[in-house]
Amino acid sequence: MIAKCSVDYAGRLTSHLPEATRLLMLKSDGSLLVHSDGGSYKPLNWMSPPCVFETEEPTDEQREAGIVDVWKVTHKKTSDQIVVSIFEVIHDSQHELGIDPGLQKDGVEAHLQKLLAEQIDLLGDGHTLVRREYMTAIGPVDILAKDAAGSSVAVELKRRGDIDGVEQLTRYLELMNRDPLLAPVTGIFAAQEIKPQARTLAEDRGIRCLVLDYDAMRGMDIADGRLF
Amino acid sequence: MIAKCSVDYAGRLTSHLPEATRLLMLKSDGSLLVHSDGGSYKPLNWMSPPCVFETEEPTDEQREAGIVDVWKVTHKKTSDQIVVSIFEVIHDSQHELGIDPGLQKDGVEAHLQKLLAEQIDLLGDGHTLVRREYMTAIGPVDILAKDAAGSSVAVELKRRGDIDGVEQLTRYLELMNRDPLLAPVTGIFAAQEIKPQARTLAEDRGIRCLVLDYDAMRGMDIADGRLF
DNA sequence: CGGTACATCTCGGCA
DNA sequence: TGCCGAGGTGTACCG
Repeated sequence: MIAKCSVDYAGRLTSHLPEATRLLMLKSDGSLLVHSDGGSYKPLNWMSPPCVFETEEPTDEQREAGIVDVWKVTHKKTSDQIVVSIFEVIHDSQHELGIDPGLQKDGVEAHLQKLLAEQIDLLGDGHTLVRREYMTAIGPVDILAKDAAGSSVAVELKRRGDIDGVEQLTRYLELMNRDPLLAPVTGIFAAQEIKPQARTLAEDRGIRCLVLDYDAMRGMDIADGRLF
Repeated sequence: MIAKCSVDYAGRLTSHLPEATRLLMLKSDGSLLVHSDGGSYKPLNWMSPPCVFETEEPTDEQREAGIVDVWKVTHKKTSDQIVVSIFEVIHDSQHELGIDPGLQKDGVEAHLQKLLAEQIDLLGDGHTLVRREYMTAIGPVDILAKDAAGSSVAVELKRRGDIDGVEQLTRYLELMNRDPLLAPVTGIFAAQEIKPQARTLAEDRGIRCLVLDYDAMRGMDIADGRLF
């Protein structure tokens, strides 16, 4: 629906949208999206499922203000509520879409991790894989390996190497180096792209940075597949 | 537009949506959203502005497969691309919405910070406010205060206290304790809710944790307003 | 414009 | 179910 409306939300925060023309999308699960003609994919206001959709008759006061319809959408669990006051309906249509077959993805961190585990010598000559998703008390290290000398190497993998990833790896290293069976553990911060600030922080902490070429690694993977 | 379509995205990752009926929203800035009838506010696929929208004539091969139109949306900077192959148009309409007056919010971190600054004794008896958003070389500390003894206290404020917030405060404390005019600086990690892992990490580093009751603080604020 | 921190984040995975 | 990490995150703010 395209309609002139104002919107009030009360829940984790309260917000108000003054009267303007907007797109209202009501999905079959009762959820509601309020979009403006611009911005990105995030609606101005919304209610996520599971939620209940109700319409109300406008009060005399509301009718006097020009409101022809009131929508009330309430979340089933949190009881967050969104109220849409409709001043004028410009366009209205509804359609049966059916269930969606869903999205097929490729190229996420999981794939990068698999490729790096297969091509572990990218870490340096003589490196061997111990295991992927090596569990520690504070979470899994992406890859645990050993260098040519047999010392432990912890690898944190990101698509984009940011300062957060360095902090994460630092916490792992701190913990692992307290374990006499593992220590000394060195760190490698590997990503398709490493931000200068992240690189600086990492190197300052003695963590090696490694930039990965996803296309080349995938090419290697395909080539390997053909070799065997 | 409601249409039977398949969608291919190639950019930071590659993805494919098989043929199904979906809602296509094309905004005036050229951006595109592909929604299914369910899920939350996030589209199945999208292209954020700034981007260019083009239509293409289907090739003979595509026409044979039942494709009547091809949309190509390309990001102006990253050259990410989304291709929509349209098999059947079920509904099509367009509307001029005009610019949106925008959202008015209340109840976010900024408000919490204002309330805590006003009710600074929540940090403990005898605490006094130095200033909000105290600037350091690596960013602003949410609140800088002094305790009853006159020592500096840095407060990091979150709605939800997570491990990241503790890291953030730790970086600030490390820096500020190098400044002889400020040192010694102690830390308080304040949030409406503090995750157990974050609490453990904070207390391990000598950072005090403080759980805030937003409703009570707002109540105090209103009461104060009425008293004076 | 780049970097940082927040978000009614959403979403998926795994304990 | 809850917690935790990743995201094609988006968005505001500040340098």
